[in-house]
Amino acid sequence: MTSDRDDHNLNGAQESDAAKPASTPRRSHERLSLEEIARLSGVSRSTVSRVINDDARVSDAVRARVQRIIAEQNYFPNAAARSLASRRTGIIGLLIPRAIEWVFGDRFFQLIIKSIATTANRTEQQLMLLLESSESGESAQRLFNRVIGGRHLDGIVVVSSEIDEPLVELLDRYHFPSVLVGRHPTLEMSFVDVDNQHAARLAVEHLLSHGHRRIGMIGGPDNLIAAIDRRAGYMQALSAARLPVDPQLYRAAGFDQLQAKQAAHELLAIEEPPTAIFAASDAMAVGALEAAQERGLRVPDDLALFGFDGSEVAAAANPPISTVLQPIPGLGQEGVVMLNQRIDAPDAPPMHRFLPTELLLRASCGCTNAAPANQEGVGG
Amino acid sequence: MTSDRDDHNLNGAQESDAAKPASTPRRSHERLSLEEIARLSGVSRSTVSRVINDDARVSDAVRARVQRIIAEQNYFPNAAARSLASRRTGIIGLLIPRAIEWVFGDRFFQLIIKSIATTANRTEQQLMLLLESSESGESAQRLFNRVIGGRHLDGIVVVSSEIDEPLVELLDRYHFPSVLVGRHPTLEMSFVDVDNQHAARLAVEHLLSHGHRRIGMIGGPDNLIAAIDRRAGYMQALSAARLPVDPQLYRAAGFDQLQAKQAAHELLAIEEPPTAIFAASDAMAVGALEAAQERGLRVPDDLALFGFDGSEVAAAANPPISTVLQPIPGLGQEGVVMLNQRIDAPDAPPMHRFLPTELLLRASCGCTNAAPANQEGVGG
DNA sequence: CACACGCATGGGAGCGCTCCCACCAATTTG
DNA sequence: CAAATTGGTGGGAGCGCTCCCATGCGTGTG
Repeated sequence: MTSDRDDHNLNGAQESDAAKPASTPRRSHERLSLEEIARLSGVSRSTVSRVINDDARVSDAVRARVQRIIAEQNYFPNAAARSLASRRTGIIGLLIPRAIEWVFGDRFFQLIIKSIATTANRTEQQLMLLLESSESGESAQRLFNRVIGGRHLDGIVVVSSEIDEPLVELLDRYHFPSVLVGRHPTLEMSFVDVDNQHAARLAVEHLLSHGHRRIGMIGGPDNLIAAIDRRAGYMQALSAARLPVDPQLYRAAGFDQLQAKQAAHELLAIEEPPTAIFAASDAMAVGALEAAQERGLRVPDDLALFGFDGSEVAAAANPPISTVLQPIPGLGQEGVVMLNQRIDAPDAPPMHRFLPTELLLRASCGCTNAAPANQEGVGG
Repeated sequence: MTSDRDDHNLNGAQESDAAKPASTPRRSHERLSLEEIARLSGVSRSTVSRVINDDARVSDAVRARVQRIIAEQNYFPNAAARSLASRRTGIIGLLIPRAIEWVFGDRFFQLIIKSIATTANRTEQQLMLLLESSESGESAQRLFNRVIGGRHLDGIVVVSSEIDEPLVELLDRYHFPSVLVGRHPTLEMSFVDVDNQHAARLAVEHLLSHGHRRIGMIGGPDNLIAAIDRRAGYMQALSAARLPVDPQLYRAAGFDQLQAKQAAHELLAIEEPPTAIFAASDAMAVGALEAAQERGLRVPDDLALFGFDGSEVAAAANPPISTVLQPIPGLGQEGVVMLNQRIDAPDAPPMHRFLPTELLLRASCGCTNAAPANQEGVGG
C-alpha cells in the first residue's frame, strides 16, 4: 500500500501493459467490473475476488499483478453486488431514539457516537446514523421497515435506556441483530451498560463513610432504566446501612441542571434537610451546588455532593464534584464488538455485559485530599 | 464458517396456497423473496415488482391482492438486489469534513443536519452521515474509496466552506454526484449557499446609513470562503461609500466568542477606534459586546454592532444584536433537492444557487425601533 | 511408479431484484 | 372486418459479485 495512490493513475501509468491510458479520471458512474479486472490481469473472476477479499489462496505473483491493475484502473467492487452475494452489507446502524437537538447537545451521546464511529471504522464497517426526522412523526414501525426491513444494515446499535422504546421491541421481536447501549427492563436483548445500581450504591456508601446519615437524592426521569437503577442503588445503600429510606429525601427531575437546582432547593427546605445529596448526573450535581450556594451552605462542610457521569463540568465546578466515572468510549466500543458477534452468530443467546465504573473522589464529598492530577475522560 | 444455510429451499416447494399463518414473526434474516410473494399471490415476479414500485400498469384487483400478501408475509424487498439491478441505492451521504466534536457543538451544523435529514426523509431516501473518525487520521482518499468508490451512495452533500478540502476535489475530479452547501473558490461543482459578500455589504451599508464612518470588522478564519466573502462585502461597502479601507480596522479570529472578544478589545484600543463593528458571526458579535461592556462603552451609542447568522444568541443579547439571517433549513433542503437533480442528470452543467438572506435589525446597530415580534429562525 | 494430497486457479450457479420485450385479450380505428 | 392500439401480464436476461466444486499441477508417500 503506497500513499501516492492518487497521482498514480492520473499522470503516470506508462508502464501499463493492458491498461488503457487513464488520462481522464474515470467517472464514478462508469462501471468497471471485477470481470474486467480479471480480463486485464489475465486471471479469472474468482482470483480477483480472492485478491479483493484477502484470501490466502493466491500466489504472491498473481496477487501483486491483480492489485496493480486494480489500483491503476481505480476499481472499486460494487457494494450492492457484494452484499447481494455475500449477505453482508458492511454497514451497521446507530440509532439514538431521541430528537436530533437532544442528541447533539448531549455530551454522553456525543462521546458514544464518536466511539462507535471510531470502532466501526476500525472493523472496516460503515456506520449509518439513523436520525429520527421528528418532523414527520415517523413511527418505529416505519423506521424499522425503511431501514432494517430491506436488510440495508447488518445490525444495529441502539443507545437507549428508555423503559418503553417501540423500536427496541420491534428489533427484538424480529430477531434483528442488535445491541443495546443501556439496558431494557424486560427484553432479553444483548446489551452493554454500566451497573448503575451498583455504582450508585458505592457512591452513596462513600457518603455514608463520611458519616452522613441523612442523604438525599435527586434522581432522573422515571422512564429511564438508568435513573431507576441509580435510585435503587441509593436505596440499597441506605437499607444496607440500616437507615430509613425517607421518601422526602428523594426528588425526581430531568437530567439537566436547572430542574436539579430546583429540586435541591426543595430538598434543602424540608424540615430535616439532608447533609449530603447524591445526584443522578453531574449536571444535576452542579445544579445542586448552585442551590446550596444560593442558600449560603458551604460544600462540603454543610452539604456534601456526589454526582454521576465523570464529565468535565464536575471537575470544573468549585469545589470540584465527586462523581462516578462512566466508561463511555468503552460502552460504544463494546457495543460494536458485541454487535459483530451477534451478526456472526445470530442464534447465540443474548449477551449482557456491564462495564466497570470508578469513583472519582474530589472535594465536594469531603475528600479534600482529592488526587491533584485531573484524570477525567481517560476511558479504556 | 459452517453451514449457515437454512434448509428453507431444500425441503421442497410445498404448494401451500396463500398465507401461512404468521404466528411467529419471521426472523429478519429468514429470506423471503419477490419470487415467493409472486408464487403466493399467483402472479409473476414482474407484477410484484410493479406493485412494489408503484407502477401504474397493474389492475387494481391484482395490486390489492399482492399488497395483502406482502403485508401478511411481512415482506421487504432486498435492498442490495434492488440497488444492483436499478443502479440506485436510495442512500445519500452527508459529509461535514470536521472533527465530530466540532460538528456536534455547532448550531449551524446541527440545523443543517436536521434539515437535510428531514428532506431526505421526505424524498424517501436514507441519509448516511459520514463521520470522520479523526482518530485514525483518515485521508480523504481513503474515505472516498471506502464509501463512494463502492457506489454505496447515490450522491453526497458536503457542508463545507473550506477553501482547500481534498475530498471535495476528489468528488469533483471523479464527477461523483455531489452538492456543496457552502461554496468552493475554484471548482465548478454545484453548490447552494448564501451570498455572503452581498449580505455582508448590506449589513455594513446599514451601519453606514446610521452615519458611521469608521467601521471595524472582526472576520472569520481565512481558510473559509464564507469568511473571505464576508470580508470582501465589508470592503466593498466601504469602497462604494468612498471610505478608506483601514487595515487596522480588520481583525481575523475564529468564529467563536472568546477570540472575537479579544479581537474587539484590540480594535477598540487603536488610536482612532471604530464607532461600529461588523462581526462575521453572532457569537463573535456577542464577544465584541462583552469587550465593549468591559471597556464601559454603551451599545449602540458608543459602539454599534452587527452580527451574522441570525442565531438565538444575537436575539438574547442585551441589547439584542442586529444580524444577517441565514436560511439554514433552506440551505439543507435545497442541497438535497439539487443533489437529486444531479443524480438524475449527472451530466448536466453544475448549478449554483444563492439563497436570500435578511437583515434582522435590532437595537445594537442603533435601530431602537426594532420590530417588537421576535421572528428568529423562520426559514422560508 | 501409481497414488493420494495439497495448492493455485477456473467455471458455473446463484443472490433477489429491474427492465426490456413478448404476449394476449379487449378495445379502437381505417 | 382486418389491422392497429391499448392495458395487463409473464418470461428472460442481466446487474456484479461470492462461493462451491472441479481441474491441473507439483510434491510426498507406499
